[in-house]
Amino acid sequence: MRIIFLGTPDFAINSLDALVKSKHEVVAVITQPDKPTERGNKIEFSAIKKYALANGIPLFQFPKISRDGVIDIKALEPDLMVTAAYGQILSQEVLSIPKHGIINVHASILPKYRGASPIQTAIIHGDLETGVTIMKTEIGLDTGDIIDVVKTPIFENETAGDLSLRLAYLGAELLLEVIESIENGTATYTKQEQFDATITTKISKSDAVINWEKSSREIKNLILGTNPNPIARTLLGEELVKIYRAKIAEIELDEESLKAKVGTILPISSAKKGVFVRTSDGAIEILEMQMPGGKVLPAKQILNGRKINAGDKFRTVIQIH
RNA sequence: CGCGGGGUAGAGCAGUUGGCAGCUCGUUGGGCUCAUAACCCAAAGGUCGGAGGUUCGAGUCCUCCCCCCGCAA
Repeated sequence: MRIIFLGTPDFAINSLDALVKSKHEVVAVITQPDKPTERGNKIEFSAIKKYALANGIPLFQFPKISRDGVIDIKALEPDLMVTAAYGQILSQEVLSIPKHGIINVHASILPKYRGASPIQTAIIHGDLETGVTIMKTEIGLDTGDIIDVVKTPIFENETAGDLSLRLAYLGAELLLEVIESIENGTATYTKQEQFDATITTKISKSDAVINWEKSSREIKNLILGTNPNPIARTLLGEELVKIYRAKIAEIELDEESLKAKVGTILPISSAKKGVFVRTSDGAIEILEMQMPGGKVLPAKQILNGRKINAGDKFRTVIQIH
């Protein structure tokens, strides 16, 4: 089939790659316009754009696809269009162009976690299972009829980045099966149960501020779910400290530690043993963190430099700035 | 030329008003121990990001360049 692929970040790469290597013909790739990024005024291409350029696939970047893209898309005469974390809403006019319609690869078990941050939200909520759904793309936000789903467990110490890689791979496999079924006419379409639906929005930096009053598990989930973006954060004095990775501490709290207030770096913390922080119901061990101006480091290394010390206290704040 | 922080031993950091370059971890060797990622002793390991300048003397002061990080967009 003649397929147009619409996607932007890394998550979409596996799906695009699977299509390119399949018997189908990817006649064009559509991705979000380049955005200035980083600290300079450089522009960085999206993961999908880099792939398209490297593989010589025709590339389009429409500021607003429903307004700017219709003519070009029609001219390509696609049989099918596939979206995977594209980032723009499609109008009915666009939706009706391809013969077999448009399907979307979404990283959750729909109708749970529609929207922008299904992977992060699943981890932050402490879900034990998630998956990838492939469904019809409709006007509504991830509301289309479900064609197929693949499920997978969420591991105890898995970050959103880790999980995203796995889901991208599973999604790509499922995508090929679904396209096969569409081609054969064996695909089935199941309506989503509206009352089960939940919507996720983009996780902001203020969402990623750690509240040490919460349980070890909740804090660990926030840290893992916000890695690699936007990264859990807390304040030490006036300094912004980012925490990349942590686990529930496997230690017995002594009397002194039990008395410590939440957010306190426990006295047993050392460059050899690790960094332990008091929470409302125990402690978490910080595995990777980053001080202002510094690189991301194993937490033990931070104690070597003595920028933080056992006994220091992270602030529980509702919001930073 | 958006704003700011930073480059010192393998890693993380300190280095006061310019005056013999230090700390923690790691590494190596030895000791202790039933044993150990624990503890004790010792050793190795530096062109202080690069170039130029000021000075009797620069990690430290001045100029330019390179690289890393954070924040805003």
